[in-house]
Amino acid sequence: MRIGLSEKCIIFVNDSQCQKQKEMTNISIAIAEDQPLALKSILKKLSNTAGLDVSFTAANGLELLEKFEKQQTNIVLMDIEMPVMEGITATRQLKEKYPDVKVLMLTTFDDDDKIFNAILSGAAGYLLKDESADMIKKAIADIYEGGAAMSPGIALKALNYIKSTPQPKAETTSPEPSLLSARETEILTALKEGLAYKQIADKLYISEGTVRKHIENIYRKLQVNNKVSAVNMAKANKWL
Amino acid sequence: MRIGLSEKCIIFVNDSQCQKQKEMTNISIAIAEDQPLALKSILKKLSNTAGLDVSFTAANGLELLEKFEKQQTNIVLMDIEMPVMEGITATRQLKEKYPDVKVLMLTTFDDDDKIFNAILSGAAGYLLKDESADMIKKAIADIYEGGAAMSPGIALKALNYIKSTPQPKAETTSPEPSLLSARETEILTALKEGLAYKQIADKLYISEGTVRKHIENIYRKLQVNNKVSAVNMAKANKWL
DNA sequence: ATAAAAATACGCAATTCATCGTATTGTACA
DNA sequence: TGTACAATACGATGAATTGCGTATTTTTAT
Repeated sequence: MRIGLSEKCIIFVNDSQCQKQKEMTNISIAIAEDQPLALKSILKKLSNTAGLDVSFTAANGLELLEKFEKQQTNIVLMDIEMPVMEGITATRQLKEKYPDVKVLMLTTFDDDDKIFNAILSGAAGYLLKDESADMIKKAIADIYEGGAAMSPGIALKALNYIKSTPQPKAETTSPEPSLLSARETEILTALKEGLAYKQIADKLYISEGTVRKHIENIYRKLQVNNKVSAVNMAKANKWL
Repeated sequence: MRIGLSEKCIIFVNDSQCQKQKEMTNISIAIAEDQPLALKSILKKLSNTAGLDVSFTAANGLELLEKFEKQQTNIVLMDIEMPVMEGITATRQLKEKYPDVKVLMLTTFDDDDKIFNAILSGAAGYLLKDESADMIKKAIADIYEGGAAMSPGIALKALNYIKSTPQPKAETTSPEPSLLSARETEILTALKEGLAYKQIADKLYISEGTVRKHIENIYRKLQVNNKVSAVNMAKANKWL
């Protein structure tokens, strides 16, 4: 695959196609990665790429902070799992002192907690290490230009997080009459109590089948597929 | 599930490199776009691409919904700004009826409200129309495989949104040291998210059987017998 | 060093849940 | 006066959950 955004081509093309942009300075990169093999793999992916300069590497977060003092770079590729000082702490401290540096987290894990801590620490991107060389280069280009980059699976988690977050809609003029019908809200209220279908049926004097159908409709409307998620969604939207 | 890189190549390569995967079914695509020129541009970007089939196009959201009834597709590329029915409403209705369809918003605007409304409506991606053909194709492949895709600028907004969201970081050490062990609390936290046993097992790198046993122990300690009640009990006791 | 607790793991049986149908009745709205 | 929607109800089926038993390894505390 070839990534072909013309204005970015100096980053990806190492030959003749972009002569007129020769004067652009390279993007400088620092890498923090404790595992020699993984480091080698990253370096290989970035090698032979015009427009990118790997300034130095470090084997842990502390070492990176020290070296960065002496030689600052545009971008830092940061592993999360490192001895002495792991990547999230290092990122937080780095961004505190150098707010403009862009940090791209590069890790083998897509654990939710790590992702969100990385985001909170100020990382501009979060990629899985097994991304292709082109994807990593594009991510570097994107965050250098002020954007952000995420692996598809990470992006999905981010979207789901936003969806599940109670919206701080200050100007929410619409009371949003809760897609749900009155009966469905009753059912959901019962679900919230931890009741089973049969118990809800007895409580509302309807059949279990009807309870089931109502819950199907609730799931469809709320885009969920289990009780706990339905209750969460309803609570997030203040429908309960 | 993880789809190997090799299987993706048919999406990006339009010639000879992937003969052995000819039998893979194509990804079917529907496009909703009212401006003829923009539609033409998108079609051009997707043309000559093995693995992708544009099943039909529609000039507004309503038309898309109607056509989709007759011919369902894997992916829908959706413009936001359309007459009769705009893309976000159409997406919400489409996802309500067909929860599995993946919608990729493709628009010229990166207005915050539109982005977040698009996310809330269930879109799996949000790209600016001026993205390269390769980027669009990659986004289609990514969301087809269950991930999400965002233009770098959109991704940045998403990250900033998450950062600006009040984190439920309660480091107030519980005065009541919770009958539950640390591991059990982890399990319960996962339960709270609405995850199934299998998902929790994957997340914590343990077997489903172990998850089951932990949950049994939690139920016993909290004197409950289902997920919703367990979550309620834990919340009531401020253990989560 | 040893006992207790926690974490790991599996099997089996019964129950519950989730998803797909289909169908009838009443009500509201245009 | 239809048409849409809400509410009711049931069947089938496969997936997921729950309850109970057993058992090994690891960690923690005495």
